[in-house]
Amino acid sequence: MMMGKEDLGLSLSLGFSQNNNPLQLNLNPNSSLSNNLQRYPWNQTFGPTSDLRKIDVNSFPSTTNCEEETGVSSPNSTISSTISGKRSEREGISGTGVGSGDDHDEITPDRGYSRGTSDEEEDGGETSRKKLRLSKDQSAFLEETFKEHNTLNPKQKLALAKKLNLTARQVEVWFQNRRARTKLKQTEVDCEYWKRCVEKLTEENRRLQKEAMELRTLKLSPQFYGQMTPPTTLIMCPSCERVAGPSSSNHHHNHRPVSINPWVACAGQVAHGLNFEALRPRS
DNA sequence: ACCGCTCCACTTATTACTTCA
DNA sequence: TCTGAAGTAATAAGTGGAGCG
Repeated sequence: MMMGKEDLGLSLSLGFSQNNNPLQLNLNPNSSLSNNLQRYPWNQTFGPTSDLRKIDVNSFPSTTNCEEETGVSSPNSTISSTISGKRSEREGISGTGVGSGDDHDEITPDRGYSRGTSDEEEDGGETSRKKLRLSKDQSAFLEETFKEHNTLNPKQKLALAKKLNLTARQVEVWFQNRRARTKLKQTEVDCEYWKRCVEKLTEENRRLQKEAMELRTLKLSPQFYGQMTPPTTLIMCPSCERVAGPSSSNHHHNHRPVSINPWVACAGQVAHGLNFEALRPRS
C-alpha cells in the first residue's frame, strides 16, 4: 500500500472462464498446477536469444560457480538449514540435486546465496539467516519467465539460475512463492466477485419482498381486488427465456409456460436484470 | 514398501519503506 | 528540516506433508 514497491506485474486472470486469461489460475483443488501445465510445457530451456537484459552483475560475486563454492559455510546459511532435517536431506546430503544431466549446477547442500557481499561475510559465524533481496533485473527476468510458464523443469531451473547467477533452489523458491502470490491475488479477486454477487442478490431480494408486500396490500383492499385481472400465468419464451405477459401476442415466438430460472442467462441477461456477468472481474 | 523429487500450505525472518513524535 | 523508533507490507526462505514415478 504505501510501499514504493515495484509492480509485481500480476497479470491476473480476473475472469472465471479460463479461456481468455493470460495467467490463468486453476483454483480447482483437484487439479494441481503441475497437472494443468502437463508438468513441463515448454519443452526447451531458454534459447540463446533470451539474453539477460541488464542483469545487475555488479551485485553478484564474480564467479559464476557460486553454487559449487558452497562447501564453505555460507554467510547466509542458517541454523535451520544446517540443522534442519528435511530440506538438507532432500537437496543437500544427497547432493544429486535434480536428476538431469547438468551436473555442474546441481544444488549443493547449503544452497548458498549468490550475492554474498563482503559485509555479509563478516558474520560468517552468525546463525541468523540473512535474506537476499533479488535485484530488480533478476526479479524482472524471473517475472517474465513466470509469465510464460509458471513452473520449471529441472533443466530450465538450472538454466535460469545460471543466467541470473542464483542457485537453483532460489529460482525454485521464487517460483513457488510467486505461484502462491498469484493464487492469493486470485482468491482476493474471487472474493470480491462473490461479495458483489451477494450484495446484488440481497438487493434483489429486498426489492422482491417489497413488491410482494405491495401485492399483498393490493389483494387485501377489495376495491382494487375487484378490478384486478385474474391471476395470470407468467409465460416465458423458451428460447430467450424472457418473461412475456399474456398480452404480448406480438412476441416473436410461440409461448408456453416455462418455469423461470433466474440463474440462466439469455444473451448475457438474467431475469430482472440481474446480470452477474457484469460483476465478473475482468482482467 | 521405499526413495527421490516436486509441489503446496503455512510459517518465520528479513528488508525496505512510511509515519510520526 | 533532520532523525530515529515504531509500524507495515513484501518477500526470501524454512518446514512438513502429499502425490507421483
